Amino acid sequence: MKRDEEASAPLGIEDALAQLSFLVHGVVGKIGAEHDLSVIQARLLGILRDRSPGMNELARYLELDKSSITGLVDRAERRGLVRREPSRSDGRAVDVVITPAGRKLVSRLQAEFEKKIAVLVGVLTPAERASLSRLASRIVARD
Amino acid sequence: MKRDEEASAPLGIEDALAQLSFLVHGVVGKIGAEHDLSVIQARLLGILRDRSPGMNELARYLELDKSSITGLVDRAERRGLVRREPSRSDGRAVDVVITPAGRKLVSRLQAEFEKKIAVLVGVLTPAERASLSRLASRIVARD
DNA sequence: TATTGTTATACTCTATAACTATA
DNA sequence: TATAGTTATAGAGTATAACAATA
Repeated sequence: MKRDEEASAPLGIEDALAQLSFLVHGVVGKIGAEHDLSVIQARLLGILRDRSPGMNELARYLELDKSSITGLVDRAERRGLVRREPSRSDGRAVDVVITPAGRKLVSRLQAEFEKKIAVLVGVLTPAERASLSRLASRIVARD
Repeated sequence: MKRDEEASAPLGIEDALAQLSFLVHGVVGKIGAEHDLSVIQARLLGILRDRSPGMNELARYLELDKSSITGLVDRAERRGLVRREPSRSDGRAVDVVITPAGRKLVSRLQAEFEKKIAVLVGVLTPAERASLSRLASRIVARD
């Protein structure tokens, strides 16, 4: 949450992670914005890349109320990025499916994200990048 | 942006950083929510902890339009967390100053954040935590 | 003229509560 | 009764454009 002392005193791990988190989040936000997508819309597409969940399941993935998902999917659907398909096993439910246009867009976002992250971690040596990758993976794995 | 393969294949550095970023961002969000604060409001207080910037400067820190800052500060001011002070050097400008109540709240948030992050990085050894901290610091330092 | 900040407006995101339809 | 999803409503967060006041 601080912003000075970059080069001076080493950051505590909380500050280091907080700043890194906002930085990466900002990258997602900027890339999304270039395609008129919010972070949450980008995350939605990212999830639908390899899944076709129902609204409720989507709410659990995104940790949002299901009523929020309605609008989220509405707006994505209006743009032709996803579509609702009636579930065949449950008459109440729908499956949310990514469209070809949605898939194309999310691939593009992914590629741009990788490129920007590559620049950011370019200050590290390959060994350091591998190390960072492993450490970060271990932290998220316990979730 | 993926979510499976945690234990299986090692994550690419982009996925590892993306997941870590959302995780940390989520921690800030949850702690904030416990105090009826959004992430952006928490960040605002964090910035004001050691600064009393004008609206424009605040817009640069938060990378938002200045018109968005007006509402942000309005809501924080309504809750007694910050206050506007007319600048003495520039008749058009105001300084945004954190109040004692705001300072108290942000200290609490910081403490809770540190505690939760400590739990998250508890899967690492002290040496690994130091390593992660240094690597993350170097990435954010170049910003 | 340029800059600081606010206002008006419109849209996205979000939660809560009440509802419909199916299980 | 319980679950899947939507609707109505209200409020926060955001940007754009137009504005006021000061530099």
